[in-house]
Amino acid sequence: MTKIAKPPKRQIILEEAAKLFKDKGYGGTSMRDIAGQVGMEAASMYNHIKSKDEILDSICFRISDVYIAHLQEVEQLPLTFGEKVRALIRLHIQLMVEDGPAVSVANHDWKYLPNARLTEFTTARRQYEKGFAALIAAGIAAGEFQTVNPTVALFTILSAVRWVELWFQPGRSLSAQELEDHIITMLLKGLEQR
Amino acid sequence: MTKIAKPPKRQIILEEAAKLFKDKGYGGTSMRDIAGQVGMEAASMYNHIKSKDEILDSICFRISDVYIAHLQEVEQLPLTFGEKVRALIRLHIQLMVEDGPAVSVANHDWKYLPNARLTEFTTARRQYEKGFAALIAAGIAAGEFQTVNPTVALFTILSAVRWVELWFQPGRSLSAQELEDHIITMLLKGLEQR
DNA sequence: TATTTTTACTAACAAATGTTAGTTAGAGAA
DNA sequence: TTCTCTAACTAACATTTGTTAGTAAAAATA
Repeated sequence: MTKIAKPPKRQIILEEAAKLFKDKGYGGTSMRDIAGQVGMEAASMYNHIKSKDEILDSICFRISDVYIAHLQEVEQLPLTFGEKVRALIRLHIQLMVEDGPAVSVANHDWKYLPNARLTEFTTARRQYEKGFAALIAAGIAAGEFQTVNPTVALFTILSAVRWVELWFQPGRSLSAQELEDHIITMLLKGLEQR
Repeated sequence: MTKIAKPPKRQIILEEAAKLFKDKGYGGTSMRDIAGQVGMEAASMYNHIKSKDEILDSICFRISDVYIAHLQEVEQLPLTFGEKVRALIRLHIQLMVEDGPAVSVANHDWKYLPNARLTEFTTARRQYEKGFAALIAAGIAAGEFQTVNPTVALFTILSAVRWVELWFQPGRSLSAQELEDHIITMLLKGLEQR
């Protein structure tokens, strides 16, 4: 008999918590809410997690680790800067589509991390932003991009992909692939006719 | 003696509440937090407001009313579609810069509105989005814009301006005017060299 | 002036919060 | 079997929550 290892309880708790945090916010979600979704009493969850804070911590840093890894990978590929930026945009959208609730939590609820970890998180994020902005600046220097303010370009891009979570429902008129293509067109070619 | 009418207490409460909601979220902000910022006991605020819900309601609908009014105004101006879209983007950024905390609350905490008002709010927002998307679609039909998916274009734009709150600090290297110009360039011309 | 209204206060409320203590049923190892 | 560990439970805890009642000072109105 082949065993299908079902995910350990801890992971189920983290997943359900992410969904609830996304919908109701960290402060708006109680341990009893999460427990109800998992099918367990609130107190029982403490056999699997240390605290509510730790749930948030786990979700946020798992996502931020993925982002950092993505960036480092893309930086080392032999691509033009345009291609590198495209690759990063695609990774953002893919992660959002595959791991929506967790990404959403990492984007919105990170600020409720306890103090020490909060600075660690913002440091990681700034590092990511710095690396991404450097790619844009290099692309400008290489003549691939227009001479825009790299910071503005960076945040326009990050913002545009970040909000996919709000209005993308899988299986609706647009596929994830088409969504990617359209967003990339919009960001790299612009709205106006050339 | 000239009297400088200082704002009534209700308005002060709404402003301080908006700042706190922005920083700590609706659920994360207690009535006592707000009262502390205003310089008053929590119970005393009930002479000026009806409930915590009503504070959120006031903030959210004041902002959504402004957006709707903006749109209707721009729709009736004799401008090209490109100019209309530019005008709306500018209005978004200006409102964000002038009324940051309230805009932020209307963007993030609207989901905590009590049920009846929540549907009213989302209806208003959908109406705004529909009108904005129609301008984009008309611009495409008129040959002013590239043939992009209007919905994707709309949300890319809304997202890009929405996140100004996160990283724009007045008096930093970029002025509000420059910020506007750069974002509009990015969205209408695109990042890549033509 | 006298009277009414506004606005602040303290005290208290019931409900909800995150979390701990103590217990018990079941699974795996000895 | 016997022992140990895991993971669930119920009960309870100290706080914190939004809000109301009752009251007193101050301001506005007559």
